[in-house]
Amino acid sequence: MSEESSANLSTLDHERDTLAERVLQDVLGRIRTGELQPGAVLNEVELSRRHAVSRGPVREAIRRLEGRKLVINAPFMRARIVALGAEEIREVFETREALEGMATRLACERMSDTDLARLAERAREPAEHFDIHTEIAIACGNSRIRGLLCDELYDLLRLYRRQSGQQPGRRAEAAEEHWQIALAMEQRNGALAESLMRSHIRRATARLTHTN
Amino acid sequence: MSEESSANLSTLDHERDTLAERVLQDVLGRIRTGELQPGAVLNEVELSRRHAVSRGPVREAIRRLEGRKLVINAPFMRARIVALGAEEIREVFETREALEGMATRLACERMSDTDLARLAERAREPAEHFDIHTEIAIACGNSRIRGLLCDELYDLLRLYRRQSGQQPGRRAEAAEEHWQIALAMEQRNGALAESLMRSHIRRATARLTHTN
DNA sequence: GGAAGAAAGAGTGTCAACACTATCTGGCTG
DNA sequence: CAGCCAGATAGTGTTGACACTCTTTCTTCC
Repeated sequence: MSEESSANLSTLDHERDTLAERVLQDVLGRIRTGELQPGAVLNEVELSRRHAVSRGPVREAIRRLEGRKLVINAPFMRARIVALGAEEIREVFETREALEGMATRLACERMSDTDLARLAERAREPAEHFDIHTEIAIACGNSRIRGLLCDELYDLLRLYRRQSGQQPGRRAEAAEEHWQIALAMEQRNGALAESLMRSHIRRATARLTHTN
Repeated sequence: MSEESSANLSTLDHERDTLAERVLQDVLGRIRTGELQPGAVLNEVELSRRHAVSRGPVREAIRRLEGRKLVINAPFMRARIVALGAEEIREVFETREALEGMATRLACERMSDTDLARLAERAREPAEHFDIHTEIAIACGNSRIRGLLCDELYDLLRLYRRQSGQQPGRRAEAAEEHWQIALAMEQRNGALAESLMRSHIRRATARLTHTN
């Protein structure tokens, strides 16, 4: 009767061979590279020409992006990449604080000793593309939280990190905070790890709203 | 240039006069009344006949429901109302714990004295359709968290509350916990209120997984 | 010259038909 | 009789054309 968990909710399902999926991945990619900036218009006809495809699949792709809240679309208006105001960015950070805090606690309870040790090691000497936030989201053992963070919030944040680039001092400060979080996790102190992650994110928020 | 905040993310926008919207509201309503149970298939042709509409709008409505994670849909498979396994229900409750905890803290900081007093009063003598969780989600001042709770998680939970109905003793117990939460909020003790809300939800989770 | 209004242009919403895929049915084989 | 392989059927993916709405531009009037 009930078959094999079914729901994927996964982050990396590039393999649905449908035209709508191809268009979606293209637009997502162009959002991530910064080619499509906040407020950019998604013209259905232009997109369908670009992919040599009719407007049906294009519309489906846009609806899916709308579901991820990366695109905003009212009835006869043109669809646009979402453009967040200061208030809305604050909201994203508050949501992130709640979800990443929980993800940190869950990962702390569920990761294996060896995985935790490896995480701490990489947090101490961060490589080029190491991102502890993504690592924790993936390791938290909750596909819903992982999906919300990786498929909705992180893409949104990337849109704005580009333009309100990091202050020079903040980078080292953040690395230090990351290391403390990993340390608390390694010691299996979930409550502390969650608390550290939440204040870490709150500090980033303060930096962002301060500069404005 | 930048026009009036734009993004709504709102809970009650029934007023977009498009056919896809009408179909979406119908399916949503039938999910909420329980006419559509978990696992039920959404046949595009049947839905289009039902609304005297072509399949285009029906497909759009289904994509939007997919975005809310109320419907699951793989390429040539039929779309179905999502059917959560025990693991996935646990994930929903963990997500809810994170988001409602934060919502409680934010509402505690942002609600007016009079609104807090009224909330506490209604929590002490709960009326028929009073739901403190919804009230807090609406009052938290974060439209993203409110949307995640009201538009995604609560609909999902309603699907399952029906079949795994409440134990008799739990109802009074929950009311007591609700009242304590409202009390902490009235005293502007955000950390306590958040903590109480989180353990309140964790207790509900324990009840759910115990009975299974 | 500037503002209100009408007509043209661009863009989205909807439709019905066609193409492709999964599922069901029935017959065959072992 | 169970299992498997075709053909038939139901259902989804895609398309191009038409209908409706918003935007822009041009005209008109003050």
